[in-house]
Amino acid sequence: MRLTTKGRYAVTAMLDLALQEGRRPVTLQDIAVNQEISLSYLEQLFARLRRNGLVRGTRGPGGGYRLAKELDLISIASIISAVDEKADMTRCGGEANCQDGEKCLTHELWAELSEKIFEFLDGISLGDLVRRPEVLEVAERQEVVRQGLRSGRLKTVVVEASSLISSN
Amino acid sequence: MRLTTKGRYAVTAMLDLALQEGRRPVTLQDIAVNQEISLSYLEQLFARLRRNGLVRGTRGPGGGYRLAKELDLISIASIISAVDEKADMTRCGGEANCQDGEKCLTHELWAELSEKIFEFLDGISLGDLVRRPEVLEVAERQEVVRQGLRSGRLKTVVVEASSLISSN
DNA sequence: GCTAATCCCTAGTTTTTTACTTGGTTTTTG
DNA sequence: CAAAAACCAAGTAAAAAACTAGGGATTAGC
Repeated sequence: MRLTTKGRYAVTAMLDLALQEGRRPVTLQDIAVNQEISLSYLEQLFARLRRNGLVRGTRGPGGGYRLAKELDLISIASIISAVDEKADMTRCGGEANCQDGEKCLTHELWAELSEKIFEFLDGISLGDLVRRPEVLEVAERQEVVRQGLRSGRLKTVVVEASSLISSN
Repeated sequence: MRLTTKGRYAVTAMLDLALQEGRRPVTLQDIAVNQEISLSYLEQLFARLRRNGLVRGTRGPGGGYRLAKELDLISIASIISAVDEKADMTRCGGEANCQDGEKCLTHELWAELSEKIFEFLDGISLGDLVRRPEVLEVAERQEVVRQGLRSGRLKTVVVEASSLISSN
């Protein structure tokens, strides 16, 4: 799970779409002006979002992009991975051919952390962001996640937490 | 809060230090070999970690780096921001001069999300990662691994160790 | 005091990624 | 048919990541 300006472009663009839901589709031209980013670069990003089933485009005048799913079914993580899409991150791939034990151990720890970050961002949907008051609550729930990390029973707790988050 | 391979290098390197706490300082040479990264690049990363008060270096033979604070006082966020250190991320800085209301809104939403990510990573310390029950056991075995390295029965031990880690 | 190991700097270069440019084609509305 | 939009592809420019080369400055051990 990387997190760069590219991902930011994608997320803010998706937020743009989210804020217009129900009205007519948003053109890339509009977003390009909004984000001060080149149209063609946006097209490239949206090509990936489309291939990942996150947006739907309609051509012709009055056309543009719409979200392909409900607000709550689109997680921040899914947006970011859509535009990143390669990101090995751990050179040794995870359960690698690492010679040294030490090396393997740090890699493993990183992989776990990385997974936690993913789960965190996967637990936040566009809907959560657009309906702000709730976002604050989400932050509060993170306490639960942290405790989980310390006590070592992460997975369960995180899943618990993220279902809480997205379930309304 | 950006999150790139640079940050990963920093975090894994710090984990390396964390796993050796109490023993003699870790040399950058060691880490460079472990992470398969150039020594001089590591030096540059550590210069920033040092300037940010996260590590302390001692020169001369037998020298190396040690953590400058307790495990629990070093958050993942602090490590990542130390090596990134610039990262405006939002072009308009936050409470910007954005002309359009829409634009400002998405930027603000992003800023909020970004803040949440930071808080999440700020809530996780090196200690949290290292002191996970499984990790402790593995760390103890490191001695064994080193002996194994000399005696040639390395692979077995490593496999043992990593299955322990992932078994939860 | 010499030597080697280590941290510590600085100024580059190469490589990779990001972002943009250009120049299209296709679909659709009016 | 004309214009507005999505779609596509090949290349270029700019920025960031990662490395290289060359040196100090400290310090432990001989």
